[in-house]
Amino acid sequence: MIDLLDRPSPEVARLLIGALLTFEGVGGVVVETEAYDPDDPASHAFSGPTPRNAPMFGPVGRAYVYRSYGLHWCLNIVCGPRPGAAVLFRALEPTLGLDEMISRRGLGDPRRLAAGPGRLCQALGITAAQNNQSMTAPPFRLEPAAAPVAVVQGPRIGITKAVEQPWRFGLAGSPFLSRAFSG
DNA sequence: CTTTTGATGCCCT
DNA sequence: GGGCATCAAAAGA
Repeated sequence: MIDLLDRPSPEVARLLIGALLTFEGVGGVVVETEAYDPDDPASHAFSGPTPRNAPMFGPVGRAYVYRSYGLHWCLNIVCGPRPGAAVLFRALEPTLGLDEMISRRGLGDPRRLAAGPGRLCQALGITAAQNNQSMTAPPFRLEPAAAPVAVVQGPRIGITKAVEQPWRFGLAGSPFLSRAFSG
């Protein structure tokens, strides 16, 4: 697993599509990710280490959890091979712990349970308490896709810099994406 | 259906 | 003080 993560973030982001991600037994199949790179103006790591982004400069496989817009949590996994790279988990296809996710999110539509980074964290119960924790050991579970999957690619969402980098990846045709891919 | 708006915390310059 | 790697609800068409 670690060797799979110890690569440039766009490569890791692509490889994580179709993987299984759970926290305390709740989660599902990764259907949407985004890559962030140290040389990437859209990345929190672009201006070097700070108290907030410190996990991004630590060991590969740790979680980087940050608060978004004052309300939501967003979950990244730190990857390599250079410090300051990470992949943002943007959407899951819910498969394990459905009841838990439904009660946390307050709705039943499985397509909206974990479609979006903030929703995903709410469904799994991810908060700042998980920041800098290892995602390759319990209570996390992260297993690569058993078989190759069809991956689509496009521009990242919600950013204003480096918009042209096509570093958003998705499971082709998945109904559980936060937004459809154009191409 | 699409677009707009308000909620809201905190990091960083 | 500016600016967000967002989301749900409201308003428009």
